[in-house]
Amino acid sequence: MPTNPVNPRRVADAGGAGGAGVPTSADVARRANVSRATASYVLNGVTSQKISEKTRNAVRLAAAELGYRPNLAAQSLATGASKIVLFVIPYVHLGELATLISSHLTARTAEQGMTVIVHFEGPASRAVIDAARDLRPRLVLSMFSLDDETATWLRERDIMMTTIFPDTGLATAVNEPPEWLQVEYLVGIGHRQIGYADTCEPGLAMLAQMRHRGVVDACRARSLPAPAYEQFSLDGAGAEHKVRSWVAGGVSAVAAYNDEVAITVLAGIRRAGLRCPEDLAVIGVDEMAINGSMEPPLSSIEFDTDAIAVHYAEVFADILNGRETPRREASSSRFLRVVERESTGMLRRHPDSILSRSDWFQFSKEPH
Amino acid sequence: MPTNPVNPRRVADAGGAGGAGVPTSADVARRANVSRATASYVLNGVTSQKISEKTRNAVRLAAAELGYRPNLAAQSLATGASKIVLFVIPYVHLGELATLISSHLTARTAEQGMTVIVHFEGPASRAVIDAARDLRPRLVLSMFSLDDETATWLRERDIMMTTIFPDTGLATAVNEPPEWLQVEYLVGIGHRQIGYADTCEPGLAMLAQMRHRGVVDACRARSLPAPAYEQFSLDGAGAEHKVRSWVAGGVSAVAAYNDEVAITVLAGIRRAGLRCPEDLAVIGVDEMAINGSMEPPLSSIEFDTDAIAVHYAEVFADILNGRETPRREASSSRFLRVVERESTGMLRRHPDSILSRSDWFQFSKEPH
DNA sequence: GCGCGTAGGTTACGCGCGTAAGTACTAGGG
DNA sequence: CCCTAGTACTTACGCGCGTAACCTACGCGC
Repeated sequence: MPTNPVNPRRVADAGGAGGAGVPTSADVARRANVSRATASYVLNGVTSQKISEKTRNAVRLAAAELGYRPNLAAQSLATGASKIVLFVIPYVHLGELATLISSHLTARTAEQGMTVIVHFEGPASRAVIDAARDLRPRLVLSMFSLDDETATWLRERDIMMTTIFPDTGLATAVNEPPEWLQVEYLVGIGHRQIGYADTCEPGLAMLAQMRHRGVVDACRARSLPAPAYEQFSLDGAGAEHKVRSWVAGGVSAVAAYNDEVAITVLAGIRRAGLRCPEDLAVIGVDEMAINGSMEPPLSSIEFDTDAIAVHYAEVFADILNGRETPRREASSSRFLRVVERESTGMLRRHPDSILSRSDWFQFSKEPH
Repeated sequence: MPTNPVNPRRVADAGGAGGAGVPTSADVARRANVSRATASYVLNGVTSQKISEKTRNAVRLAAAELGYRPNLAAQSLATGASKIVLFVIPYVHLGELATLISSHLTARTAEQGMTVIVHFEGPASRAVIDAARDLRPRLVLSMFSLDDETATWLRERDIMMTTIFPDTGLATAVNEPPEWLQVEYLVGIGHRQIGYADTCEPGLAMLAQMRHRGVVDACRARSLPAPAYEQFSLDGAGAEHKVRSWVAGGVSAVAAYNDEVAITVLAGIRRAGLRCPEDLAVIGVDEMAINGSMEPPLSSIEFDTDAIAVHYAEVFADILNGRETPRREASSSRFLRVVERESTGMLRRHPDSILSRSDWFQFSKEPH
């Protein structure tokens, strides 16, 4: 074994019965009595190269016995594009959504042989290009659409892009968005005049606009009057007044951008001396853990982050295997769920409403 | 220029006035009219190799003009250990803390030439070893102490470890922990009998125990009676009863594990027909955005995540430069801040209390 | 007996980089 | 004039891997 004078990485391992460093494909090849090339072909499942089933098994066995894993850096260097998925998370207040998706995605893509690397954008810098240059991902997954410069840069280098909440088109997972489910649910329990409580965090403007548009569309689809619109700041300033004017205008239920905004609305209702849900029902999005401790307990839309992760893991696998990502059509029924609590009453139900379509959401007063 | 038949990475760039692919150190060397080795020595600031200042400048200029960045994979491959820091985030409910630290850390370490890669542990698997094997980080940063198997594996491979909330020792940033500040603050505004409201999420058990111990120690240090202890589940079950028994036992203020637990306590107070802060004051940890919308608005301890990131970026830089991480002593005064709201009254103050030490925290009814 | 396709491999090369070892050129002492 | 001792570079090699291109036996038709 020719030792490398420059890079004495392979630990001496004197006495250690453990691992003798990290095994390489050369180790696998040696153990299987084949050349490194053969081992490489087998390990990558290359079919253009003829290799007997016997040899293939020998290599696979050796790899398993050694616990071989390809060196990502070397792979990346050799092919020019690794098995890395770069997950870009913007510097905005997204609650636990991004975190949960990341966790599940890491676990699920590991099964597919891909590696997810999460890149958090900083408060000022949006160094996605730098990260992509460092890591050579095969694909970049982002929460929102990337800016033009980044998108162009990635496209020029044949790095694919996917977006969880695209600002256009329907080609991704969450294409029947949560606000739509909010409206359907509120209509289902008898509401006709709906308000939309928006966030006023600047970083969320794009997503918030989409949600608002979604509420407008959903109301139109149900032939309801257009939703009343208000922005709420999370410190609660002005909430009381906005709530009061809504109720005065006949609004009976509010779909909020997320649970935090919904909680602000609840505070406004309390301070206005009104009652929830009798005077104004409220439903949020995100299903925060404390929703059950609100006054009254807050209804919400929950994301099934593991199902989302599974979905994207499949998409990644398609890409990895060269299948041109067959637009696995994914209805959000798999990803969303209504969690019903007192803030929306749990009262009168229309039998012909969406509520009877049990495939769209399960009910549960207590999540889990 | 010898083209690579295997790996036609270098885009043809026909017509594009842009970048001609990603520049390599060879491009830099060519442009500076030196060999690649010379360029490499200059770019890495190697001093053992004599190179004239003139040449050094030429190389640096060329690198700047081309916007050169070393290929992380190649660097990792050549040296056996990259400039990567692996930040491990466990699958537990940590609020936004981990996310915020990650964002700032990404930005701050970029300034130091290191790359932070965030690894989210899955719900079942704790694949830190796999991630480390893939990425060959020079250092692993974790929220909590790593399990023995992982720690051993990393140690064997000379990968350093640092922990944000260590379960032992004081050698890291947040060594004067938030619970201590909670107690000092509550004592400062006149409380003597303190309760500790713990979480009951299993994944947080270790951190929660540390916090509890911290509260006990802080009370002892102030010669107060030992804190009363209760666990709260976030759905609010049983909160009312626990709060009542506290008040009956003379407890006048509660330090909660975090804001979510604190909110549960607030709900319990309301449902018990008691008043906050008159009957029971409450302070949390984390400074969630909605704290201002609680009933009453919730006091909290806020982490300065950017300061934490700056701290660790410095530690990383020390490691990168071979300085044996000189245990930069870091008092948490730099990392924590009390946010005071109605849930702790903002009433009577002892002039000799911690409150007068303005370097420890700033007051603000409204954050930002 | 010879060409020839094919199954089942192996050898050779480069990805971009760090770095040990070698080389050329200059200054200075004998 | 030669022999060191620097100085300022360059050449050569390998990290682990993917893969094109090249070998070698073997069966088969002519």
